[in-house]
Amino acid sequence: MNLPPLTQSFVLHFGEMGSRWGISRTVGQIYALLFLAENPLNADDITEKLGFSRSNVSMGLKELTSWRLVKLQHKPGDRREYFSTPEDIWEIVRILAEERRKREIDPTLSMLRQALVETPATPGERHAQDRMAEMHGLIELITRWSEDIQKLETETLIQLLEVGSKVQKVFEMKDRLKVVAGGKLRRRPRTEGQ
Amino acid sequence: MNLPPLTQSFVLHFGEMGSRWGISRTVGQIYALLFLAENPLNADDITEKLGFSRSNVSMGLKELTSWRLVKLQHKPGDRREYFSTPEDIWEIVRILAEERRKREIDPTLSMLRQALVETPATPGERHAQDRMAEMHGLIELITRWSEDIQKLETETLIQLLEVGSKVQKVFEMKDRLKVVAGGKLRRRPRTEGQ
DNA sequence: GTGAACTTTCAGGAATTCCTGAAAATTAGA
DNA sequence: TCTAATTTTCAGGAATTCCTGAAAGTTCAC
Repeated sequence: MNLPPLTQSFVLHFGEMGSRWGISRTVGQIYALLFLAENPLNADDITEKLGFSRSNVSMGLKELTSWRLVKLQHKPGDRREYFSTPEDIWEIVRILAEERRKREIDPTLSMLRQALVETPATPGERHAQDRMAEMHGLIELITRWSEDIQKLETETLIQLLEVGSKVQKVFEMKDRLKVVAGGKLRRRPRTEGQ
Repeated sequence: MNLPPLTQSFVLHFGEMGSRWGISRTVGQIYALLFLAENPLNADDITEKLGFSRSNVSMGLKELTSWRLVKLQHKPGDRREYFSTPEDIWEIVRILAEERRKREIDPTLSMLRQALVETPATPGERHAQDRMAEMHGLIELITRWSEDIQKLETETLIQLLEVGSKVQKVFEMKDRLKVVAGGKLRRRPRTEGQ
């Protein structure tokens, strides 16, 4: 491995993290390297810097591409393929959320839905089905929320996260408002506040 | 494997999911089984239902316990140990978030902080450090937010998720308010809205 | 259409992780 | 303290995943 020290510790760390998660250590390292790189890198650059085989790098890039975590580009007058990660780190979060939903959440939801339409044969199965219904509701709620807020502008999203649970106070207040300047808020049926 | 059909497909699914994530297939299955069970189960119950070795079950339960995902209890007049998952599914989400923070996020943040206090030797390292700073900021923001909202009552949390990005509208409105009934909102310096 | 530059595929060896059975350890009651 | 019930440990075989080198495939310039 042929890297400056700061880069190296980051790359090694994400290699380990990657393997705790679904991806292999080398794929994690490739991604980490690209994330830090000032300019797009080609497969040989990566091979040379990380010190594993060319074919492994090729497979790794293929996997990262399938996750849409790296994008491919070309330099004029150079036949080689160059890879980079999105500049905007929030874009990375969005992509990760989408891909994970597609690969893990959606299949889980459809398994649960399938189970929920079956007729339970015993009280035990009935209870199991109730638990699955709870889980289905929870996952749907979280995914809907996540899809919903992903549509916000990055700046708006950051603001929203920054206020965190305090936003709840504003929200509670909503129903107590008598006068609203601007009036952009659409009237909605009053929900039972906690 | 000796399970009613509904339970079985759930258990198998979570076995597979588990192995995509950091835990082994059998640990995933044990958890899934406990999640659906009407009553706490002992290790022999689990061995019999899932059909793998007693020692594997023991190790699996140990791992799940270390994640605080199952809890141990005793039945009067029975020496064996019984295991169950929390009734409240939101409690499970809270525990998972905490444990993952402890095991993955915190070490990552401290690696990043370490890197951020070093003096970069080259422009490349300088850029790498900037990227790490971005990542550090993002992770901190998300974890803070997550810790913050985890403190809410379950009911309140659900409400908040249900309104999703629409809460932003109320939030934007805040700065335009002239009259507030109740006046619970503390004045804060006006931030640049999106 | 040929050849050089570059990329991908894939069989199989290396490394890792998983799982088991046997044995050791723990626990509670007598 | 002894014994039987129960749980835990752990060495090593089984299964899986990872990684490599060699070969095949692709692409572009000429």
